[in-house]
Amino acid sequence: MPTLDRSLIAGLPGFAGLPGEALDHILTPARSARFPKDSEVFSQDAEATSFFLLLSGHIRVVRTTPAGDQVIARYINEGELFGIAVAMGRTTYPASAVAAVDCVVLSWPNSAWPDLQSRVPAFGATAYQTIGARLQETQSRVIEMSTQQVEQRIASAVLRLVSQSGRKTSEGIEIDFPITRQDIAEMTGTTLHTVSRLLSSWEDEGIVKSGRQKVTVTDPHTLMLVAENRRRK
Amino acid sequence: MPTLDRSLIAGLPGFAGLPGEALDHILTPARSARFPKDSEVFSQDAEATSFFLLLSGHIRVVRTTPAGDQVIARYINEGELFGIAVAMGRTTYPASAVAAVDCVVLSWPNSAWPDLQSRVPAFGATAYQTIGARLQETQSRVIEMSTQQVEQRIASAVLRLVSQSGRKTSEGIEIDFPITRQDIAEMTGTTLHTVSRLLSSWEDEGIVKSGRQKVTVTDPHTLMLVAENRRRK
DNA sequence: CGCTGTGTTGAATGCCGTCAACGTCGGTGG
DNA sequence: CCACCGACGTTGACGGCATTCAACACAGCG
Repeated sequence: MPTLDRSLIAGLPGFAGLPGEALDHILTPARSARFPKDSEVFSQDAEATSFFLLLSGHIRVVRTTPAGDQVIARYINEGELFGIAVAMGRTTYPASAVAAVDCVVLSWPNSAWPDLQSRVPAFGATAYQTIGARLQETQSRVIEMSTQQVEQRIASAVLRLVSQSGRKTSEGIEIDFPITRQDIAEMTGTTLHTVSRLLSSWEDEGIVKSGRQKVTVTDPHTLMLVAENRRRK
Repeated sequence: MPTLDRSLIAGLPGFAGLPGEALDHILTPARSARFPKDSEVFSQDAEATSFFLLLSGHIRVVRTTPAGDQVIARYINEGELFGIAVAMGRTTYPASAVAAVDCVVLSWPNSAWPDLQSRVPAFGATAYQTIGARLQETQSRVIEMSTQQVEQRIASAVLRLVSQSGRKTSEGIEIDFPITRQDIAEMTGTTLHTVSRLLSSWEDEGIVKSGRQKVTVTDPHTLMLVAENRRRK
């Protein structure tokens, strides 16, 4: 018997519809752990020993260059796999994972991967689809950076964040974890100064409301026009 | 018996060491085809019906935006899998693949994938590793575009091309397929004008020699310094 | 021999990064 | 409670890099 309950994962997109035994197979080698805000789940270039599933919270995946520049590769949302180096045939983690808020995480030792993959093919399929989807997203980001101006890229990034991690409030849709201007800059390949200027001007136009580590989109439609560069100035 | 000979793939990195029967399993559902220069192997957004292995030639993978901008996602080299949408759980091709020179390609119908994957796990593993490696490369490209200037990005791109597809000549190492300034611009997110200017100035400094659809690196070491922004001006 | 694709180069514009200074919030410790 | 301090945010001024616009050169091909 696994020490964890099926209900932890039974409702997740990748696991819905699996028989109870399969869920138990999956959970038996798993452990759960809590990561307080700003703690590292794993570290760039460290030997990959485990892979993970985010049960609750938000995680920031960050790559640091030899020169010390940081780039945010993505945010992980609840229910997503991450740190699946083993599924890519890698032995080290290509980035660091930092808890953006207090998080609860399931982890499996890499040694459990081959057995899991053969006994529960749906699990492997989920992992590979995750990687495939991330390749797509990353390609899209390259295209954005190649073809769009900073304002459009920032608008797209903010829209992506609210659509993936938005929480409805009385004023609009708010990104439901703390995020700084610097964070947004590291997602879009620009500087915190430019992000600050643009958020300020959007606020003047009534498109967003933003405060300390907080962004709320009040007019998603217009922001979408900004992202597509279709807004009359 | 497959209609194709084992020797076609026996020497490739992903297949070396596989027993002959496995190679036959792999080759039985495969077909080979020739694609003349500038022809499309598959088309962006088309329904994915097959996946491919490049036996000889060079293939350019291109994504086009709704606005009509083109970005070169990557070049495929001999021996690499491509168009493996099926392994990512996709039903359409996310980009187009165009023969940069006359090419010979193996193709499998997607319907052969599940059987192949279970009967020859090493084949599946190769595909997944390919996807993983491309995710890494694409991430690196995002980081380059976020943190480096155009000159460094172009230098990196040229170095990558010569290292992956270089042919030694009396003058240096030449990219062994036709490539235009426009192509390099679409790889690096810049304009053909900027690429032309930089190649000209590098030629003045004796780092490269370039002509019509041709680039030869004569001083890889200095070009590497340029890529790292370590060159004294 | 003209046409199309490719490449080169000059000049001007402008986006956005850089530098700088200041403001504000929230936590911490005396 | 209040003073302090570090993290976060804002805004102005300036300048440089790369795009944009333009014109021309050259090669290959029908």
